Amino acid sequence: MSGSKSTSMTIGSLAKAAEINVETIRYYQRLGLMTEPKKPLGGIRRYDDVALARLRFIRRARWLGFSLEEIGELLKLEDGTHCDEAKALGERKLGNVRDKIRSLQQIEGVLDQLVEECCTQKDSVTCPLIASLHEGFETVAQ
Amino acid sequence: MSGSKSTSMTIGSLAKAAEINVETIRYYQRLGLMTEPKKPLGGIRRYDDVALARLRFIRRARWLGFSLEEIGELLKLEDGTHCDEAKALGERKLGNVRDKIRSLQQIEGVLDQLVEECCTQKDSVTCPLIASLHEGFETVAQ
DNA sequence: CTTGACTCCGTAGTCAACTACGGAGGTAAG
DNA sequence: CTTACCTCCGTAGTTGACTACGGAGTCAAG
Ligand SMILES: [Zn+2]
Ligand SMILES: [Zn+2]
Ligand SMILES: [Zn+2]
Ligand SMILES: [Zn+2]
Repeated sequence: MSGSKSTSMTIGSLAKAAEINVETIRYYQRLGLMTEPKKPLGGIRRYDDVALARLRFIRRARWLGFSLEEIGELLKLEDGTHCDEAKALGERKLGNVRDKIRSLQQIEGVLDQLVEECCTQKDSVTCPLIASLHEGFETVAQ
Repeated sequence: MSGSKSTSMTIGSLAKAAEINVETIRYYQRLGLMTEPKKPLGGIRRYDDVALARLRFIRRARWLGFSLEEIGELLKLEDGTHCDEAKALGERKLGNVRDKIRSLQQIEGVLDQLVEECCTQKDSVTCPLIASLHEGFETVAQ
């Protein structure tokens, strides 16, 4: 994982190195997230590990839940002179993520209880899980 | 939160009550997530608060990241005819939810650290948040 | 050289989840 | 009754993030 990739890759090997589809790279180029290296007349474009780093950056940011548009903003902040703006973006995302976690934990509690209660009364006509689904979610979903 | 909504709404007032677009309700009906009440000959359909509860559930579950298909499965638990299947489904969903929570908590940790580190070195040329987006992906996302 | 894999490029398709449109008919306030 | 707004219904458009296709050109092994 430490060997440096050749500093001159075709789009294909770049894609493989970044574990991203070739078409996706071209798509990012169209969006302006990646720059297209100049093409030698009647030749093939070559990519270096700066391009690879950028792709990995995008991949990681996507994983963190940033949209491609937001990633574009982040990449514009790369010069490091807009620390406050970068921080604001990060904080906004962090807020989103925490909201989602809280909600999921609520649901987890309800589902857990439902599964626990299910099939405890073998003879009853109605499944307790299903029965409590009706009120159970009511109490959770505001 | 205890006053009962009128038990007879038009699709428009239902939409307003659920804070969902009318077209979206009709879309859910097409997908089978909502049933269309019978239409009195040459009249207009009426909806009750069961429909409203269902819409609110869908809305919340959507916000939590469940797909409409998954929501369909959750809602099918309501038929109450297959206790074992209900339990299995509940357990599967619970697993999904826990996976999502774990994943989001990982993201939370990374984002939190990034935001924390950001702007700590006022003089440094590069913002640590941006810098760390450049590495470390593999260490967190397997 | 030839062959086969790869690149280039533009356009078009996919997928989920909506969202909009348009025209005919229903409904209720004044 | 009129008028404005609503419902109905089918179809079509949008968004975000890809993914595929097709035909011409390029490169590298044999
Ligand atoms: Zn600035
Ligand atoms: Zn049960
Ligand atoms: Zn069965
Ligand atoms: Zn910073």
